[in-house]
Amino acid sequence: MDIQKPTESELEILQILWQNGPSSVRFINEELAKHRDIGYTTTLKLMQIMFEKKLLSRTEEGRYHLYKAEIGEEATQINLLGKFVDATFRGSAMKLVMQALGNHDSSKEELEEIKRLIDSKIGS
Amino acid sequence: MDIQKPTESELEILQILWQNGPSSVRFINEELAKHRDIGYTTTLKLMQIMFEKKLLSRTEEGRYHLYKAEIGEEATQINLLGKFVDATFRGSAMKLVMQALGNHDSSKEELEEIKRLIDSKIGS
DNA sequence: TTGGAACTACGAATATTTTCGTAGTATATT
DNA sequence: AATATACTACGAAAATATTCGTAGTTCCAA
Repeated sequence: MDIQKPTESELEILQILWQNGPSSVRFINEELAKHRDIGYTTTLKLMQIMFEKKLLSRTEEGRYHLYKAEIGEEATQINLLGKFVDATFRGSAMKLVMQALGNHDSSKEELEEIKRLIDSKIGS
Repeated sequence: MDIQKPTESELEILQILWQNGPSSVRFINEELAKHRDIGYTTTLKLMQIMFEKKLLSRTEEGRYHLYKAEIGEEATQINLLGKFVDATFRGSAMKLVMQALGNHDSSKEELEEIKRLIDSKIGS
């Protein structure tokens, strides 16, 4: 059983759940609708499929369901990052890091933080 | 006309072209077949579709075609990286970098190189 | 207690991506 | 020239992902 990769739509839903904790379909749909056109039943169907796939669990709360992410944010990020590095940077995490640092602005504080992480890895 | 995101299969083909320069369908197919089962006509069809989408160009070389990547490796990486950071790390390139550094082994030399890049960005 | 609002379930339509069978054409071999 | 070989073109099947209509249920308000 290998870890199953969420689709793009599924990842959007997971992000909202990670951010807000267990939520109703209604709430997720409203969040998604902020960024794009999407019908309630579309969101519902996506979440039902994710439930079948065990990406989500749910509990009955009165007359509706509360859905909860069953996979962790960090574990998912690590999983997706690995695949992305392989597919896009032929496995070179270095190259990816250089690109990311080169093309996104980061604050001085953030950069210092990365330096500290690197130093702790180098050990010297 | 926004930049069009290659599918996973398309990215595999682009990688081979970036690595080896203009190639025949036969060659690409052999490279793909090293990693997974794939028929010649499947590869051909993918490349024909990519040609239609202008991801590839081609020239007649005798009785076969030579295909060439029409989008650059680095431009594509930057494009995909941006989308990936948004979708997976909610736009936080920092978080991605930290994850990448934390979960992939990098040599001391590579880490030093990143430090130099950071220093050049900090400026001080 | 009737009607509307807010849900869920289900199934199907649509879109996208991946796969490959078949046929046609050109080249090389015997 | 006939046959085998190596391509390309085309169209359609299969697999996957996305979208939504419709119907049924429960709850709440008038």
